[in-house]
Amino acid sequence: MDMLSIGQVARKAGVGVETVRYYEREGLLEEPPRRASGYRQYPEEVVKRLHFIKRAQKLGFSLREISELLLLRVDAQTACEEVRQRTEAKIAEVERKLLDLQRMRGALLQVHTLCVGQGPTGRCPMLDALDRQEPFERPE
Amino acid sequence: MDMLSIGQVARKAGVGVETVRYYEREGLLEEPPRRASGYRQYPEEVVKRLHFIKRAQKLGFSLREISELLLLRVDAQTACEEVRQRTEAKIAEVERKLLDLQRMRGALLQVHTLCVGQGPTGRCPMLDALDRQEPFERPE
DNA sequence: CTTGACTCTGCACCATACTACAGAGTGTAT
DNA sequence: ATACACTCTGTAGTATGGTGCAGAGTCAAG
Repeated sequence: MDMLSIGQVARKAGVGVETVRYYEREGLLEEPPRRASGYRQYPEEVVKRLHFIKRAQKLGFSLREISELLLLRVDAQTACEEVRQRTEAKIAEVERKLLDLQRMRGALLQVHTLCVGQGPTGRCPMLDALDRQEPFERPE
Repeated sequence: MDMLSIGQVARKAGVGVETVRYYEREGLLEEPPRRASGYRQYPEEVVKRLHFIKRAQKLGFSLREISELLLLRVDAQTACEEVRQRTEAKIAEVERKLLDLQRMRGALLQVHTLCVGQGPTGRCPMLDALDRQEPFERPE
């Protein structure tokens, strides 16, 4: 059998055992089958799911939002129309984040180029790229 | 004078008054000048700073990380080299986030196109784009 | 068949980021 | 000059996302 114990899953995913159980309680991972002893047995797949959760968190999604994202492919019964609408909303949100991140990168690159080329002894021209650029202010 | 009260700042930035004071305690906003009465008086600028904080939070940055980002332009004394290195680290982080968000958008778009064109009565083909795609798994 | 690592449940505790008072003082419009 | 909204400090409470036991049972190597 290619089933994993909770400890193996946690190690592979780089999270704690308690975290895996926590996600189960919160409905982010479905309840796995158990051995006679009560030990959880996971398919490899769950490791990917944990990676997904961790990486989505770093993008600013809450656990609630992440489970909504994961549900976008689980709901067999949900009307297509509804899935479509929710997917569109998520796409819009992701694209907003992409825009802001690109603005942020722009500002950081500007700070960086101001810094490079001064040599270690030169003074850094006061780096106010982030002030002037307003990377997070949409043009109104 | 074009100074704002804490309430005006909070309203303009779409946050609570308590949040503004909290950010001051946490060092994200510098202590503003006070009137004789002790009332805080803010320059307009602080509203932008609050917008920045809020939007950076949505991108998954913690308050600690956000203050590091904001410091990248304040430190007059810090060696250029150090600012350069920290800036490069932030750029790398932002680019990692950009990649993951793009992968996520790709998966969502795939779900979406599977859904569109089925009409309201058709069945949705089980949407496993997010399963098959591994949008968050880097090729190893 | 014992030893040491692992797992179980349940509950308490933690960090982060707010949010909500209480009790006292302030600003200003009528 | 009095109402009413606003602000002050300080402290306590909340939501989210974990993290850490305790006490009991399980697994597998030697």
